[in-house]
Amino acid sequence: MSRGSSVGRIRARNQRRILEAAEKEFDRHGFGGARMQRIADRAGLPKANIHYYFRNKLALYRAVLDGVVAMWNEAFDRISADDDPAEALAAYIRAKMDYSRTRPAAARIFTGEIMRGAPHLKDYLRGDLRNWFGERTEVIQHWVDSGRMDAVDPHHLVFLIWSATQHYADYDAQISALYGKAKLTRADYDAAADSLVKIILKGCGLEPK
Amino acid sequence: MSRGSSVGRIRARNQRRILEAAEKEFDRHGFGGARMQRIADRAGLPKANIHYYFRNKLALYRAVLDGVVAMWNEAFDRISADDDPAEALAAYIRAKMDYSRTRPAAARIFTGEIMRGAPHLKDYLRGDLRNWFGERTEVIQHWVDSGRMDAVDPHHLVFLIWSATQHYADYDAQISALYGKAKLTRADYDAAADSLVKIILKGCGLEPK
DNA sequence: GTCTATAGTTAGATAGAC
DNA sequence: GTCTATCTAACTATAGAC
Repeated sequence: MSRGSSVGRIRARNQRRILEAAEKEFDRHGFGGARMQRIADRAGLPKANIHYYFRNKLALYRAVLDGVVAMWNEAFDRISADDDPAEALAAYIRAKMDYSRTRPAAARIFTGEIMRGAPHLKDYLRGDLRNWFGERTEVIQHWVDSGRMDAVDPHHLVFLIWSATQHYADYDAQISALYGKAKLTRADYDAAADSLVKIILKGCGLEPK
Repeated sequence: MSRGSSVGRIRARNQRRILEAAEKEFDRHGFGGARMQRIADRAGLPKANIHYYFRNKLALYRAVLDGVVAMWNEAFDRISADDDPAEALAAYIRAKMDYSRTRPAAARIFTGEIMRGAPHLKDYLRGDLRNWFGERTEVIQHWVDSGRMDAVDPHHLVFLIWSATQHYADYDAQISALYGKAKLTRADYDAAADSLVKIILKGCGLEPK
């Protein structure tokens, strides 16, 4: 083997730096507005190196998107039929809000891709996500049918949770402007999550947890 | 006067065509990904004419954005203290949902601008929108204080309504993929609005209207 | 007011020395 | 594996005839 471990380490480190820089750039400017030069500058590497590690701009974008989707899938491993509805929904709302707080750039890149018609996420939406969506809305329907919560439409309930939590990442700039502060604090996000849990759970006929 | 009425009519018609084409293009590709040539093709005019009516790409984008903001302001003229809380909130939710259904491209352009940090909407956010936000959240607070609804945080309630309704425009592609249909119907939007009204009003301790 | 032709610039991508 | 220099394509913008 000609690849020593130190070489692999450099490769791993550079790839990570490039992906981090690319996430910021794609978040801030979108795919069309992103500049390979700025990504290189931010990563502290010459532009040609970006092309050494990633064939072209699209390949780099897809690599960033893969990371975002991996994060998304992680957040989805929740809500099972045995759970208490109020506890499960509250935990899911708080988990999604945590992503908006800790990974806002990744969350916005996902929204941006969907808004453009999801040209690079069609398979994901029709595959993994659709399976997850079908299974979890069935669980909610089961809760409804067994009288453990009000008869709300499970699909729209999931959309409500997704949109309300995602909003704090996507509309960060608007919320900050309305609050007259440069950045939201941890306490702001916690208060937002508390409000959402309170309204949504009660709206489904559940006791807040 | 050297400008006859027919000349003004051509100008108005061409500007309208360009703005319509530009809205579609900026929606689909974002500012950075938008191409003046495609806008010209869609408008049925030679590219040079686009530059005749709009100095440059940014000026065209801002003209599109102005139209979007005008639409937004219109939707804001609702909710006053004398209103019945349940009726006012339900009407506002349905009005916002109507915008997501009838002007999805405009709605997405607004989200896209906010997501990039709102570089061209800073004044609007800190001016008109902030005033509106302050006044209307005061109305909601008044409803809370007079015991007409539960003690929910008015700010987060407004964000919830904004995000939940906006979602059906921004995430149109995802929702369609999950439903396995190419396009949402009028009935889909009505069902979505009904679900939102039901959950949000009950979540605020109000009787559905 | 319209449109063809093109100028001027930028950015993605690569060749080739180290 | 790294980096400078450069190629090539694409795009915004404009000049100037009609």
